[in-house]
Amino acid sequence: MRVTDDAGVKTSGKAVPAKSAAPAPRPREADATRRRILDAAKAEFARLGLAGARVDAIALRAKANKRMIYHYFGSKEGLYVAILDDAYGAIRAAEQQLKLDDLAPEDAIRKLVTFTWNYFIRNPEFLTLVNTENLYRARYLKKSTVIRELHTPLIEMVRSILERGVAAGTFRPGLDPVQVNLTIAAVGYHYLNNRFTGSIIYDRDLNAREALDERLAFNIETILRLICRD
Amino acid sequence: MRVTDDAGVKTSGKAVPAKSAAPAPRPREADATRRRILDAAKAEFARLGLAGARVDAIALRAKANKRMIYHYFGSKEGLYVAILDDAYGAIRAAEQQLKLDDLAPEDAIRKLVTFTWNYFIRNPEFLTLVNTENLYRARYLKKSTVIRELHTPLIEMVRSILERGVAAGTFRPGLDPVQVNLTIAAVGYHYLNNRFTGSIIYDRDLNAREALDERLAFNIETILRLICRD
DNA sequence: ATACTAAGTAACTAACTAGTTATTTATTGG
DNA sequence: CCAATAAATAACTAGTTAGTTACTTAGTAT
Repeated sequence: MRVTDDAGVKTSGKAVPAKSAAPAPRPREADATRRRILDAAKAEFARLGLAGARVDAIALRAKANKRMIYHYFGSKEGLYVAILDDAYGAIRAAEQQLKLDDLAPEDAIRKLVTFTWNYFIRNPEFLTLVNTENLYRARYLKKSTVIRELHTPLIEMVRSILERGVAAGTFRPGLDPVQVNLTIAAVGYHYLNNRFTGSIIYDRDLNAREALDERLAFNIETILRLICRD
Repeated sequence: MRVTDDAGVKTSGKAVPAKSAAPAPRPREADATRRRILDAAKAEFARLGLAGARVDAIALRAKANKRMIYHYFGSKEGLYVAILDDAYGAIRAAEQQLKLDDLAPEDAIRKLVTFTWNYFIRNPEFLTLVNTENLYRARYLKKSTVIRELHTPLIEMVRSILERGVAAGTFRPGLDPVQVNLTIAAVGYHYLNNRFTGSIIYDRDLNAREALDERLAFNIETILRLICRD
């Protein structure tokens, strides 16, 4: 960015036209444009689903020309797959930041349940994107080659915590890390995903701050009771 | 159906034209047509969401004229709200069939977890309809007056089971029936709703018969451990 | 019987929507 | 410095899509 700091003296003469009536200063930032399209698309797909999202609306929100979407992603579906890759990549990356091996097994579980919960709260688009993809029975995820490679180091993390807990005598032996991890996701996912209909059905504001805090505490309790020795 | 059994002798002369080249025998069955539209719409909305479903496709599937949809339901959204009412009404009705008071508290919980699980398996459209409605932040459910009245006698059922268990000394006191019920729904809903992406992510067929049976058993265990005294 | 109302049909339309075409403009390697 | 290439734009198009219009036909109350 600071390369032509001294107003293009060194490089070429035509740098910085500076004419106020010029047709339009058209900056060319391929990566930035691509990124803006991805961000806009994530928001639109998350808000309206694949069928409900509009390519024109994505272009408008991204402040990009619609043609650029087809240039970078080929089609609406190609863009959707890119968003999926991006969303799964982001959560896997966040999981890698967790340093659970340093913690006592019980604390590691508490931290993991809390992380999962907070991730869903801070990235609500993840929930609706996953829903959308399941509506299509994972048709698009199957196409993505990136995701299979990410697989789930998380499962190995959970396995490791469970083993340490069993060794320490605090956890029950024989628990399947996949079932445990699915349950950790479940108690957060279902509540947060269905909090809108839930608030009506149960006649209670499930979105209220206290309700959210209460649910996280309840979820931690649920998971610890599932895992810990009697 | 057997009213004009003797070929319209008694009633009016024009009954049963019987001409093979006649314009078309057009039966008029308002209720049946309405029902066919509802069934077709439920399937389409569940498969493709509100935005993805097509009014023409619903009419075709229902073997009804598209105009009839507007005649009975006013608009695509009106039809969607009718489907929502129908879907929630159906699950509430099924819940009423459960006779949990006859059972020992622990068995009542087992039966409830199993019922919830089986209902989701046998009525997968319920899951996607609820997802769709949460995508729209319950905008349409808020319009429905029917659903609020159904409220949830289920919560009272759960409260009653919990109280009996506490009295019997087998359950922990102080548990919130809403949290417990949400958790029962969560462990089934999340697994079944996300089994398509989950099968890829975890590289394991979550739809396989044994996987489903195993998960139900795990869920019962999770809920009992949450509720039972140590 | 007959007027009235509800059920049903076919063809139409205005607005929308994913994807394209044709063209211009900035950047970069030789 | 200039040809090749990549980024960007505006206007267009062919096919959909929710909703309508104008009309016919079957029951039903009087």
